[in-house]
Amino acid sequence: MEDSLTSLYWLQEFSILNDSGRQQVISTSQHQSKHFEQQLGVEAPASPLAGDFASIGMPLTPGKPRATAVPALCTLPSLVAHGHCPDEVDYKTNPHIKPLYSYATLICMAIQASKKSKVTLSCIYQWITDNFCYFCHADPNWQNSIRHNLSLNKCFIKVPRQKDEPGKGGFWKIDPEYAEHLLTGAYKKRRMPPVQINPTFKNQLRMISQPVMPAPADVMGFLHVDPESQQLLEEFEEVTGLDQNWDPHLAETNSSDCCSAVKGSKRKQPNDHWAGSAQALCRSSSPLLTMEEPKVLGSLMGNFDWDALLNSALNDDLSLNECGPVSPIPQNRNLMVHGIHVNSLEASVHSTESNVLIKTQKDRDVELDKETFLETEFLQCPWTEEETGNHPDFLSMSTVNINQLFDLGGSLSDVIDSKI
DNA sequence: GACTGTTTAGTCTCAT
DNA sequence: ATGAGACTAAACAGTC
Repeated sequence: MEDSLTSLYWLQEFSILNDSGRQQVISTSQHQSKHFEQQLGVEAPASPLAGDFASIGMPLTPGKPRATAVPALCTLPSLVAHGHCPDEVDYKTNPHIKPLYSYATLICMAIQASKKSKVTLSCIYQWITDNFCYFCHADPNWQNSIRHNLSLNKCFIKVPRQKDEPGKGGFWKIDPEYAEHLLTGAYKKRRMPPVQINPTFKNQLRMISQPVMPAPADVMGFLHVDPESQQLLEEFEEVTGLDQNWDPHLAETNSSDCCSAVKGSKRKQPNDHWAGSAQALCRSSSPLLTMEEPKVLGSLMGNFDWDALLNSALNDDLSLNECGPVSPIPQNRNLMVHGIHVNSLEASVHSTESNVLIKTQKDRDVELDKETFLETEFLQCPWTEEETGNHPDFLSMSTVNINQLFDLGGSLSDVIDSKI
């Protein structure tokens, strides 16, 4: 359990994405999120809903799961990779679907959402049951797993209750010191498997990229692909061998499992990797991605040095420049910053106002899947929020403000706008 | 007694 | 094949 933080892959989604395969989707959605809300009369999704933006790698603000299910991509037939997707699957109201988030992820979500730097075990329970209906009806043994995770996972530290504080048990928080271990390089993480994208989805992107949709098409703005993005998609396919990776047989044989209830099955079925991935795509919408989601999206987002990101997030005084060779970026690669496509050269912008620091390194020989990192306001909050009270709490927000989520400061925003 | 926290053991999946 | 990570289950002790 030395490096059990690997369960926190979901945080990766908040930060940098390097692959052009996603940039058009994300950048457009960011740009048009408000339009989307206006047209559909819904709020942007902030909860771990299934089959929404995250299904195609849409990074969302960390937020409390909400009951308002947004059809999002599932409104388009066969759009989501790996088969079909339910019209609406909502973790908050659907008691049959077990969240694919690891317990560690759930705990982190609960702590982050608490607006406090430390929370009690019961608060964690409460948040999980409040936001994941599955656990309301599930065997209470999941609480044992939560406790087990808290005790065993090094990224969680217990804060003993003061003597004069009434109540039972201590408090729990995420360990900022854990970042120190990440810097050592001993931290291991699982490699993301090759991405598999439904060719139907790819074709949809192609179709959407054509100017066949009138202005209201921007309601689904994240599906609008401009010519430049289309080219990037082509390049992406060349790199990933997208078509080769797609196995229609697997998709067909597992699509029926996409949204099947998992309640009652104590063990994952063997060879359910694909089904799990499909479930992740279909169900999960949170920015807090599951372990399965990166498997599907891995090639899209790349594997960057998550260690350094977390470390930088947990240590305000830690300069990313000091992180060593953790996030090399080929200079000719494009970056994703908060889901926004940024040229790598432009990405060298350092916005102190927004606490976003993007650093590129000149080492071109490193693996492409070790990309970059940055500090996010969200990641900086957990430890200081209680003291300062000035930082926005993304997790507690009931409504996603994608513009806020993607706020990179004026200078970078200008760059992004020009890109969009 | 219920809750909290720790520890151990076993299973499964996935990366190497 | 092997090790790591995640999960589940259980036992146990301490606290309220």
